[in-house]
Amino acid sequence: MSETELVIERLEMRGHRMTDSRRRVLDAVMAQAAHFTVDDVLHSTRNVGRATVFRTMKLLLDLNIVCRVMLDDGTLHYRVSTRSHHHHLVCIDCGRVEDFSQCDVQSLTRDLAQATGYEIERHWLEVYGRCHACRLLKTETVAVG
Amino acid sequence: MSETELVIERLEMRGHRMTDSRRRVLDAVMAQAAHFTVDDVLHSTRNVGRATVFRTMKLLLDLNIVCRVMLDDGTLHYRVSTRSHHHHLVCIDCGRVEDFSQCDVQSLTRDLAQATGYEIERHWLEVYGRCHACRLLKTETVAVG
DNA sequence: ACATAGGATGAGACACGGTATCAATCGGAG
DNA sequence: CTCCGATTGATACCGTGTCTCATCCTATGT
Repeated sequence: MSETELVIERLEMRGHRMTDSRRRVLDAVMAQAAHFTVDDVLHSTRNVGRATVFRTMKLLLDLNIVCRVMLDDGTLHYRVSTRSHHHHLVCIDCGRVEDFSQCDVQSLTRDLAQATGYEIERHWLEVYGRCHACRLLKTETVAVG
Repeated sequence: MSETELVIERLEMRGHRMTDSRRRVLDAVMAQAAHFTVDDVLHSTRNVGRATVFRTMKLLLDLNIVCRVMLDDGTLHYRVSTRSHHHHLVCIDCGRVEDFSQCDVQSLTRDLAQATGYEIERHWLEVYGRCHACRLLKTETVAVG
């Protein structure tokens, strides 16, 4: 059973209907290499309306089949992801994204709750840096130039 | 010397000119109570173009005189802030925002760097919860209803 | 197999936050 | 006071996303 079919099952369990357009969007999303925009999906689907692509992306977000990554420049991109709670480590040079879920924010939130009287529900963390490959490239350039 | 004048000094030190429009935007920003949108500033300034307000906000962001808060609904708001590196604790009921800078993300980023080979530059963390007042309100409502 | 209810679609208008353009204007250094 | 370059405001434009609405299609019950 393909990834797409698994997703279709989950959608059906939620009472959503399976249509040609939805299937096409799903296929396009699953075929995306790294992170992508709705526009990328639009360009790789034929005969699917813009609104439908947006609607389907929203569904996929709700089902945690897809998540949003905030890139260095502040733009939001999408990304296929199965894990529910996780964060992103984004390379500010090549745009590559790693997921990670070990977040010691737990202790931080505990302290925060105590200090502020807030009941903490969730958090959103994005980390920016330079991946190994880009670091190598950079030092090379510096050495040569 | 007022807050606004201090900001003006910082702008001048950076080589920016002081114009009537800028002063009006600055005054409006400094007069904002909590977090606000560019539209809020627009409505509380007279005879200042939309583009100029956006341009000035960008300047203030660069100077860390203002920061951006992502609210629960995903919209970005602005907020006057003097501290440079800090995070936000946002109440999902009343929208109130607390700043905090104790972030033990340091140890997390160290671990991450080691595990992934990334050179980590910065991070962005927003925490969501319910403030003390809103928690009280909620339990009251539950008790009564 | 067929009818049917209501979910889903697509085209296009709209909303919203922000940027680009460009002629006109203004600030401030000399 | 002059002059250059920074700044302005009007406006067009862009990207991302939502709303509307007539039409279509899916799944379900018979």
